[in-house]
Order: sequence, then C-alpha cells, then structure tokens
Amino acid sequence: MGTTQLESVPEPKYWHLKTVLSEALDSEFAVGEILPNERELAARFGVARATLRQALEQLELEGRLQRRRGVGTTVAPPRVGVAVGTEQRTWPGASGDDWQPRDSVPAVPPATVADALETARDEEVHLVSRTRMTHGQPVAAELLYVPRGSVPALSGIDAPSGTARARAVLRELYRLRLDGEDRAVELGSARADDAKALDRLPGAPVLVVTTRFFAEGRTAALSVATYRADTCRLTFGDGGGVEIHHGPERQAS
Amino acid sequence: MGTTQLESVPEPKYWHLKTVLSEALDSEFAVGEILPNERELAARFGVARATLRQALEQLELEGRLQRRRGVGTTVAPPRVGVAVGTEQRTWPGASGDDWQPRDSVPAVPPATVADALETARDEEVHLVSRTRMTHGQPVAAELLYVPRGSVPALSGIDAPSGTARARAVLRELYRLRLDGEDRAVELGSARADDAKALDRLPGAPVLVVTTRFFAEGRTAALSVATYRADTCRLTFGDGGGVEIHHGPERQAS
DNA sequence: CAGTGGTCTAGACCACGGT
DNA sequence: CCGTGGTCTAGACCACTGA
Repeated sequence: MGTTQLESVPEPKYWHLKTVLSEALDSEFAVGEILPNERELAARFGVARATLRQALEQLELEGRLQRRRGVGTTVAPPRVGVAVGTEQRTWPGASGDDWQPRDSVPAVPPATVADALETARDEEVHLVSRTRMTHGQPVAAELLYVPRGSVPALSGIDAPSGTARARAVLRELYRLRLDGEDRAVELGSARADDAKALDRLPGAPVLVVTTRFFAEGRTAALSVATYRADTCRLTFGDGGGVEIHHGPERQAS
Repeated sequence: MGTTQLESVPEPKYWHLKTVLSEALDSEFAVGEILPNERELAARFGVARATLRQALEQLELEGRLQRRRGVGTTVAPPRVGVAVGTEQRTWPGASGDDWQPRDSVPAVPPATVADALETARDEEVHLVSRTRMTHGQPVAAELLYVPRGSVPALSGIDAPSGTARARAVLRELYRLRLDGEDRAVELGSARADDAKALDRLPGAPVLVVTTRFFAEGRTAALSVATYRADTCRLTFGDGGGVEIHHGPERQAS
C-alpha cells in the first residue's frame, strides 16, 4: 500500500519505443526514406540493439517499415489492397489477372489436400505453381492442386512440366463451369521456397489463403496461396476495402 | 570457384530447431501436453535460450504452440475455423451468432473511419464494442462504428452507454435493409485493450478484418474486428474451409 | 570493401500463475 | 513462495548489398 502508483504497469521498453518510433514515422519521415541504422537508433534511445529490434520487428509486422539486410530500414508505403474473392465466381487468374504461371509438375499432394480433393492419398495430381505480381512486386506464391480428373483432355503432347505445361493445365481447367468456391485465411510463416519467390527471408509472416473450387459436383481444384503479410491487405467483396490507418499520416516536407 | 559447396546455405539454428521441434510435436506430443520449460529445452538442444525462444515464437505464430507466462508452453489444438463472410449478406451477429455486446459509447472516430462513413471528421458516432466467443474462448474483439444517421430512431430513453445501449444500437441497425458489404483482412498487432479482451499480451499478432456495411445507398456502419491470429482460421464462402495441416498429425498414445 | 540487418550467446531481472 | 515465460543487456560473428 505504501507506494502511490495509479497504474503500476511498467510498460515494456520495446512497446514504448514502438510508440515513439511510430509517431516519428508519422510526423518526420516520408515513405521510402531510410532510417538511421539499428546500432545508431539503439544508442540514440539508450537501449540494447535487441530491444530496439523488437520494436522494429513489430512495426515491420504492421507494415510500417521494411528492412533489408545489407541495405537498411525504410519507411514502407501503405499496404496494397489485393483482391482475393470477387462476387462473380471466377477461376483463379481468369480475367487478365496478374498471376504468372511458373511451372507445373505431377506430384502427390499432402494427405489433407488429397482428402479435400477426394483423390487417393498416393494419387498424383497436377501441381501448378504461380506467382502473383502487383506493381511489379511479387505479393503471393501459389500452389494449385488439380486432379487429373478435372482436366481429362489435357494433351500429352505438351511438355510434362514448365510454364507451357502450367498454361495448358489452367486452360483446360477454365473449360469447367465453376459452381462455387470456398475460402479460408490464416497466418503462417513462409517456407523456404515461398520466401524466395516473395523476396523475403524464410519464416516471414504470410497470409495463407486456401481456396477450394467446386465444379461438376466435386472439388475440381485446390489452391494454397501465401501472401506477404507485411505488404498486403486482402480485399473481399464489392469494393476495394477500407484503408484503416494508424496515425495522422503526415509526410515530411 | 575453389570451394565445392553445393548449397552453401548454413541454415540458421533457430530454423533447424523449429523443424526438429515441429516433427517432435507431430510424433511425440498430444494436444494440450506441456513441454519442458525453455531453460531445459535450450540446454537439451545446446543453444542459448534466446535462440530456442526464436523457434518457439515461430511455432506459436503458426498456431502449433501456446505459451502462457507463469504456466508453461503447451501443444495447441488445431486452429478453429471462424466464419467471417457468408454468402447471404447479414448484419454482424444477426443470426444467433456468438457475438457478445459489451458496451456502446458516443465517440469521434479516427479520421479514416470518418471518411469511410462519410461523416464529418469531428462528428460523434455510436461506438459499439463486442467480443466474439467460440467454444468458450474469446477469439475476436470488434469495434463497430455506427453513424447517428443509420439509427435515427434510437431512443434517448435507453442508457447512454453500457451493454443495454449496445443491444439497442444493434437492434436499430438491423432494421435497415443491407445492400452489400465489403471486407478486407490484414495482419496487425493487438492494441493493449484488444489484447486484454483476447487474453493475450499486447502486440500479439492478430488478423484485422475491416467490414463496410452498405444500406440505403451509403455506408451504414463500419466494423473493425481483430481476431487472434494464433488460434483462428477465418473462413469465407459456402463451406467451412479446408484445414491444411502441417504434418502427419499423429497423436501421442 | 565497408556498412547493413540477421543470428547467437550467456547471462540478469521482472511479472505472472499457481501452490 | 517457486517456477514459468517475458524483457533486457552488451557484447560477438555472419550474410548480404552496393559502391
């Protein structure tokens, strides 16, 4: 009882630091500007570098900062809205989208994918990999599992793999009438290959969008797309979604 | 050219650790089981505690582990699917949903929210706060901004705040015919108050779902809901979404 | 090559939960 | 009260980028 503390919650240093930095970003820095390096920032705030890094990590997670090894820490632009589900049901990347097919190979999918596709667990399917580009930047890497039965007319003349093959699989898939789709979003961390495609380090936070495509009374394809969580805002529905900002959003003069 | 390294990628220790732990979780631990404490695990793997923690953090981010101060680290159950967008347009929490109104107060919304609502930047709106429960656990905290104009008949007799007020605002809102809605999902970190409602520490990763509700030709309400990213999988569309697992999903006997 | 962020160490103390 | 995870320090070295 002796002491007179109203709140008695010693706010963690990194949390306070984050707030201070966040306000500085709003008022004193322009998008793209380079911050002082971590050792200097730590010294300036009188904390260990690890503590400073904890604050920077959070700000990066919130899409406020962008850090690149060997380069520095820069102020990130607002997140880009990426349309994920539109009202009219469409096959992935059907209408002049910015999806770029990369490859297609035969592969045995993970058991849970096989179950969703209602294929045998040891049955090979077409595994199409694609990259989604926005404003010249890669924002998502996708694995699309297509059972052989969904694209029966796929010609054997085409190459067994490669981007040409990927295009052929997609072309055949688009012939089906899409009955509906089903989507889930969750947080994940980038696998090594996804990280490379997204120009991030392995383990970077990603939004994993899993989509089931229904046609002819069954699951005709299943897509697992990993979006960069730091730079993307996934939008669904009629419009483009609202941009909820953090602060005053001032720019340096 | 001298050296003969095929890959030359010295995998970070924490990354390798994460893989090892992940496999151990699949094969040797049951859901809910308590892991050895961090100091012991670090010693067992011959790394510093900070390194071990880096691996645990990632696994927690992926929803594989749950850590609670003063208690320990436990194996997390699979993420719960939480329906977010259904095909038939509905007001939030309309149909026997598990949203629990907590409070409603008049408040001046952030500028970006005011712009989306097309209200003046200094105009007060109803700010309804609710919590979403699933299986007895809080999974989301929501702030719902309702312009006065959307609920003109709101009686002044009701209390100016409190859960009764919240119910009254929602009841009036439901009288409007919903024309459409608009949704965005992005990664964020929990503010202090949200963290408390979600039984997490401040800064915990959350999925922020922003929804605009359209009625009578304008934006009738705007919802900002923060979902626990560690325990939730947001589902959209017809079905419940697919559960894509990490590994073999074995259970200890 | 110099400078950046990324990884790692071996400690210390603190806040919290249960006993 | 003890044991847990959470915070913090002051170093060291490594991997990458760009000049």
